[in-house]
Formats: sequence, C-alpha cells, structure tokens
Amino acid sequence: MRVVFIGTGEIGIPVLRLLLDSKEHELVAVVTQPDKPAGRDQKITPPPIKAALTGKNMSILQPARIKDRDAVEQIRALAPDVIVVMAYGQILPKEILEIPRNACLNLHASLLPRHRGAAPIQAAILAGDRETGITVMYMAEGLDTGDILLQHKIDISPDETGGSLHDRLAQIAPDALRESLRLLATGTAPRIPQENALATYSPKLNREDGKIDWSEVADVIERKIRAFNPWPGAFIKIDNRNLKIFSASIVDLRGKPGEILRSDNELVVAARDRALSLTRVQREGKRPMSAAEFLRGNPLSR
RNA sequence: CGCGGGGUGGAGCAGCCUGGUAGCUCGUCAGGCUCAUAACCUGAAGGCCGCGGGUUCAAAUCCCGCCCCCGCAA
Repeated sequence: MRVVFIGTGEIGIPVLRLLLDSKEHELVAVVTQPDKPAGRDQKITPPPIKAALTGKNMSILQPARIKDRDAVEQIRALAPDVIVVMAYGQILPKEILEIPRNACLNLHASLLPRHRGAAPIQAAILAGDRETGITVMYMAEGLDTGDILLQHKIDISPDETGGSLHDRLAQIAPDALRESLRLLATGTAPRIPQENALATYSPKLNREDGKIDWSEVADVIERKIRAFNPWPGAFIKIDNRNLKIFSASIVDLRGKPGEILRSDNELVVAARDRALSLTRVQREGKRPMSAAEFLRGNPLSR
C-alpha cells in the first residue's frame, strides 16, 4: 500500500523506521512540523522525525498549517492508500482524513478511550494505572475519538517514569502498526467504537503544571514526580530558585504540608497525609544529584 | 548575539565585589573509644582553583579569549 506518515515527535521514530524498511508498503512522503527555534541557543532545529530522515531519500512536507489548501492538495496528490499519524502536533482537517483510499490511522499512546489528548503517557502514570499501551484507531473529527482498530498493552511498573514509558511505548508501536496494516490489507481489520462514557482527557502540559502542591496526598505527588520526569519536570521553590525533583519515595512521617521535616542526610517534606523523601534533585545550573549531595553544599537550616 | 547559573583535593559547596597562608560539610586511610556501628574522638593523605594569554611585587580572586556542564525559554 502507498503510505504517507504524518508525525513530529520522537515517539514516532520507530514507526517511521518500520515504514521506511517495509517491503509490503511504500512510504511515499512524510509530513512533519516546520523547523523551529529550539535548545539553549534557540537555533532553528528540525523536528525529530525530520532529523531521523537525514541522509534518506524521502520527500518531506513541512506546512506551517496543515489545514491550508496548499498542504491538503499536496497530500491529496500523493494518492495514499493509508495515512499514518503519530505525535504530529496539529489537528488534521476533515479533508485530510478523507484522502486515503483505505484508512487514516492514528497511533495514540494510551488505551483509549482512557487518556485522550496531548499527554496520555504522563496521565497514565499520574492516574496510577497499572497498564497502558498503544491504540491504533481510525481517525475521526473529534480529538482521539475514532473507532479502534486494535490495541497493544504493556504493564506500568512501580518505578515507571514518563521517559521510560515513552520509550517503551515507542518500541511497541511498530508492532501495533504492522499488524494493523496487515489486517487492513486483507480487509479483515476490526472497527470498534469507543465507549465514550469511559473517556478521560489529558490536556497538554506546561511547565507550571510541574510545580508540586504539597497539600496533595503523598501518593499523588510521588506519581506526579515520576510522570513528569523528564518532561515537563516536577519542581519546588527553594530560595526563590527552582529545585527539580526527579524521584522521591514515600515515608511515614507527618507535618504541615510543605514543611521540611528532615534535612540532614535526606530531604523529607511533608505532604497532606504522609511525607516524601526527595531522592534525586537538581538545582538551577547544577547537575542532578542525590539529596545527600545537595544538602552537603546547600545546608537548609531548620 | 534570547535570559541566566556554574567549572576550587574523590562528592557537594564557600572564598572572587574589597588581589597577599587553600576553607566548610562529607568521603578515603590510620589510630582510639565501644559488645558493636553507618555513631563519637584524634591524626593523615589528597588541589598546577577548566584551558590560554594579560595586568601586578603578588592572581582562585582583576582584564581579554577559548573549551565544557546546566537552569529558563521554545
């Protein structure tokens, strides 16, 4: 089948490679976001998907807005049988969804209808889910509301971070897509409507979302620290500077929310019910380090 | 030129403004105390203060250039 891949984020790279290497399917073009300023020097940088294509002979489209007529017409001209979308970052207009002869598929990093939206990976950890996965669905106009073709599940481990889960989901995504394409090609692909009543929505995260609210219970804060590692990062304010928190464990101590209960060899802060021992932290301009290391050079009185 | 922090014995930091003895909390090693210890006491080793120039009687400290690490922002 003729396939057009639409994606931007790193999570889509294994899927992109599958399509590049496929014998049964022909990847005819890749659509991704325009190069944008990124990094410490704000240099114009290609998105991960484009970077993964350097050296490959592949036609790349980078429309500023994919709903513009020019972009739509260019994609239509490719006459794809299937469009595969993963982590693109723009809403596709109905005209695009109707282009492919066979199907317009989206790979979503959760078990839909759970965690629709932009941050499904973090949402799954934050919610304390025990499993998550990749959903392949037929795209519809609503956000992540399309009928499900299939799902591949994985367990979420107790020490899972947003970063580790992201990587594991990226790894299993090609399998899910390979099977989906096989079913489509043989005309045996199922089509299962989502149970809208079970849907949850996870909005796009920003930096401020990472600020720890000590009035929450310790369980929730601990999950948030894991979910937000490494992006967008959980943090607290100390001496008016950010202190990023990469990991923490729950300890059975009590105190006023936000109160520093211990700061000798470990850094323990009280939450609503119990308390958290911050184990891996990073001050602005410094490398990540253990709480003990941090405290050695940054003695916190009281 | 997007904004900003930093590079000082093995770790984390202070000292830099206001040049002049290498400091703090740990770790390591040896000895002591102790039933015992990650606890306590005593002692020791370990630093060309990121690199290169300059100013000066004298530079970790002031000036210029370079390399590397990181936070914000995107």
